[in-house]
Amino acid sequence: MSEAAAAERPEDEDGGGGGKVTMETPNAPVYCICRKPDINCFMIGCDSCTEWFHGDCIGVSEKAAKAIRVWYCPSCRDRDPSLEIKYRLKKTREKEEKEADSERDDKTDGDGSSTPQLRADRRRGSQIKRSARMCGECDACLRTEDCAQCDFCKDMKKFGGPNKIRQKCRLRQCEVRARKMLRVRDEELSRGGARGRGLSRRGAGHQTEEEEEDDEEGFSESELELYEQYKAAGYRDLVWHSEEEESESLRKKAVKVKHVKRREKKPEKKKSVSAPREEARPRRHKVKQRHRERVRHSERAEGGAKDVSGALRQCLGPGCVQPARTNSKYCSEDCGMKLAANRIYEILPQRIQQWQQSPCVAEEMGRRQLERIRREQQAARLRLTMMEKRFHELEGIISNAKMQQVQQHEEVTEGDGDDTDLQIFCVSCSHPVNPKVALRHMERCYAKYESQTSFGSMYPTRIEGATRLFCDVYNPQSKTYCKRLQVLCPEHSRDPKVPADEVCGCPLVKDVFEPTGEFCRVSKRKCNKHYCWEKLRRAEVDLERVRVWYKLDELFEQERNLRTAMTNRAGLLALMLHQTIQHDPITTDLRSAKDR
DNA sequence: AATAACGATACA
DNA sequence: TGTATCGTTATT
Repeated sequence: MSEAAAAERPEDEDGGGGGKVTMETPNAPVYCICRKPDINCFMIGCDSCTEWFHGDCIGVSEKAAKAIRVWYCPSCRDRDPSLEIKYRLKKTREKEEKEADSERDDKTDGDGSSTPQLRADRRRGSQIKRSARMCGECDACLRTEDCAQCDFCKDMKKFGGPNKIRQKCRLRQCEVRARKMLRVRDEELSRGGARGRGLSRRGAGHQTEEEEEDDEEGFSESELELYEQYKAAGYRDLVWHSEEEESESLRKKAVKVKHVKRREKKPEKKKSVSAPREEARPRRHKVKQRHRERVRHSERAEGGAKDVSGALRQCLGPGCVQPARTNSKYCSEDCGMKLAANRIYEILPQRIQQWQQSPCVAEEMGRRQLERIRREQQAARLRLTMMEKRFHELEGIISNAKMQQVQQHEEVTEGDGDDTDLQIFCVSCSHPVNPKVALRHMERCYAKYESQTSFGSMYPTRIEGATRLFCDVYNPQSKTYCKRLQVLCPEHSRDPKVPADEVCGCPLVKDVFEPTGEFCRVSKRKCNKHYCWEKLRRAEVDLERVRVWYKLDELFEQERNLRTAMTNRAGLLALMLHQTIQHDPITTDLRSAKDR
């Protein structure tokens, strides 16, 4: 029997069976004893003449019809009294009859003889029903198979979709009653070889059934083929590929979970219609959903081996049929590793190929940087050796100078020449001092203040092959090592006491820079002109040495970073995580011409 | 207005 | 209990 569902279409209130003169679809076929079109009310079909009847016209309510298995219209029964209306048996019957009774009471349609009836539409296959959205007669309604290609099909679970749209296959959307937007879309027709004629015309505007000349086949050849393939192979093989297998199954699961969740919510919702939860709903719909999705995801990822329905989850290892361990997607470490390995085997070659398709700009830049760093390192090393040489030279000069003899007269003549009325102020203590002793004073004054502060680091200096650079005296209180130049640290090294007979020994120069080969031969204690000259000259050299070491250190770090970057580039992890996309260089290179 | 999403429900 | 697909609502 083909039972016709009731159709209280919201947009047409006229649900009554009789007296419905309808303006819609003027060319629509007419049915029933009333010879009026189908107006979306409940209809029932005769299993003999196959004609359709309005439930109201022949006094069969929709609910009552449920109990009927075979139904014949009054005229057929008149013609052939042997035709007998048959009812369903079993438990449903009782219930349904009760319902039918109550409905009869409601409708004051007391005629119990016109029991509900149904019919099988033999011409068309008995499954085709009429409903609010199905005329039951058009090609689309007659179609029983999904095309597997339209967006609605792709949304379906059986085609691996997320089941979000939940609409009938576009090719099965009734050409008359389904909402237009759900029917086949024009663009899709012109694409992919789907037949364009009837459908694109249909899209053009208002349609009547007349307009739908029967077009032999709703599917294109390719569609049919695909569908056959799908049926033969089992859609799994057709749609899924090994790499997607996992995500695919997860997607399926997601749907499952969703259903369960909904079901959980249902009773609660029914009980408290105006629960406060409901009020916050509108605007945040999407956000909430996203959130839920995330939660779902994490449930899947971290949750136990059972899915929400309580079933054991299958291990995702390749070919493995064991249940997964709790808190894992796999039954064993081995399966996880196998899947991971498979993934690598599958993805990596492709990524490598992608990678090799274009030259690596970063690599090129890195190489250039590295060259630059090498050059600078070389220069720094050269400078360092030079400074070491200077260092030794200086030590040589100093020891040489020590051997000079003190010359009494020079000391006297020099010391007397200065006038005494001139005064300068100490830079540290700002006391006025005699220029003769100013240098000595300022040096000592500075040392006094300087030694009051510490200048340390947590770590001792470790420079191989370098002598006498940093003071490096450990301060147990602050647990630091002094980082002043050793020769300049008044805090930790006192100027040695000068013996009475020591000569100044400062190399004398002409025009500031030109060494004369002569040495100052004044007694060291009394020479005000070259006070602490060794210290200052040593400091000069040492400071430069330190600078070069710093420079080398910096360059070394740069090199290390660069090398790390270069080694990691296009490594396994990087290739698995990222991919190189070849953009059109003309349209996508946003750098200005000069930057290129 | 079209589209996407989804609760809801009939039915298997 | 799951599937198909409807009508409604949110979003674009």
